[in-house]
Amino acid sequence: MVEVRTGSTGSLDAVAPHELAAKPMRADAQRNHERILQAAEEIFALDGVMVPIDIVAERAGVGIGTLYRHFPTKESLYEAIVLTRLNELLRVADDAIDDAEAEPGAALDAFLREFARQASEKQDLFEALGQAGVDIKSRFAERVDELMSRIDTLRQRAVESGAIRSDVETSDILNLIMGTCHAAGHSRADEQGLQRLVSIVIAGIQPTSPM
Amino acid sequence: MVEVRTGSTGSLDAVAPHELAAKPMRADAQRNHERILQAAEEIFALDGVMVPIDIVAERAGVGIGTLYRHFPTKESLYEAIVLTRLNELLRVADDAIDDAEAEPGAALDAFLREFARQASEKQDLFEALGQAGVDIKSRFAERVDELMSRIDTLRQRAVESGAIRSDVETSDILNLIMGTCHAAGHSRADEQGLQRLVSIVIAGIQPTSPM
DNA sequence: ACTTATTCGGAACATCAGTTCCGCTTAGGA
DNA sequence: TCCTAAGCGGAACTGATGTTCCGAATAAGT
Repeated sequence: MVEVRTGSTGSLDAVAPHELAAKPMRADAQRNHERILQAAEEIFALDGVMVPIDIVAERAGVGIGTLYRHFPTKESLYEAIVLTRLNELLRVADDAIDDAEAEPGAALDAFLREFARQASEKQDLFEALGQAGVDIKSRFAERVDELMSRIDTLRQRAVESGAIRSDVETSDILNLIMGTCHAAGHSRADEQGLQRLVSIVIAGIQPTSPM
Repeated sequence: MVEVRTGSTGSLDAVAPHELAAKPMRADAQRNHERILQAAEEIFALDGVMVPIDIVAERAGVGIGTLYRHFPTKESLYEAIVLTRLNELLRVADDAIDDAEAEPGAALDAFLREFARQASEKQDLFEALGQAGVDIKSRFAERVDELMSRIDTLRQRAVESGAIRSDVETSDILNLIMGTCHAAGHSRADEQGLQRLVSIVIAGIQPTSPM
């Protein structure tokens, strides 16, 4: 018995789900799908993934049943949101890598700051990344690996140019930035406070300090 | 109608509860009280405060009812454990402050490393500190403030001796160390990896980097 | 306008964690 | 040894959250 899932093709179509479906969604369904995504984006960003699903439905102006029609599981909704965010980060990393003008140290610096800004702004993203290390089977693992490898590229270049020490691993950098976001999120730190912490981390990985 | 609570005097008696009670506890009760505390210490350290209370009871070899007789609330048990740990940290901080031999930079360095070790070893402690910034009404607030002021003393001395920059706030240091512990906890970092991260943070707050 | 496949909405169900209740057991004094 | 207040254990209750189900509502083709 094969279930034909009309509309959403599964749970990987974070973008324009109706445009590639065999049978186009009904107008109201399509509208609701978007509303749910937007509501989830806002709420997950602010409160993290722990928020009850009803809250999302309410904010989207939609019944719970409707939400579940579009996303068969809370996790599937979570995935849709976070994958979008990871893709955004990947784009930022790619831009940093492709920018031939920038010098390696500055490129890494700028990327890390943007990374920190996004991770601290989107609670959900932060949580996803924070647990990526543990939960290998996570649906995000692949994208996170891609992201890591981009960051590693930036790091290597920075090392070669002498901007940062060579004994610092990419995972160290990631951990420190993520940790910084965590701390900044839990105290009432603002954007400025966060960037100050990031500055300290960046200073910490530079070669100057004679140890 | 006044309820007379026999046995536990409330929920602040983290140490030797039976020794100051009006009527001494029955031998089995006293034994169970200690078992529960120890079980909670072990389990909270490993898995954090999210573990179901039944697990603690099971590990203590005690029924749920018994656990609740000794600690009227999950939170009260949590508090008992964390207060003990905070006191331990306070002692470490005091030792660092009182040690007239040590030079200020080294004293701060050593304390931060010990602090990181303990926070990353005891999941519960870490969680308590991590949220201390938010939850002002927390039962821990007072002790955390004390701890903060000790750390501030260490920091000031280090600044005066030129070991660290003067524009770094105590809360920055705390946030960075806590964040580091968080990250180290979520990846499979070992003690050594953690200390490497702490080293980076410490390097980051030193005055050397010309910025 | 009529029809029907699709979608909606939210009551109802399942699960899980914290807490209460109360009959049974037992330490420890008489 | 016997008695009883103190303590024990765990079934049952409470409330929160994820998920299912199905009758009502409706988009869109004829």
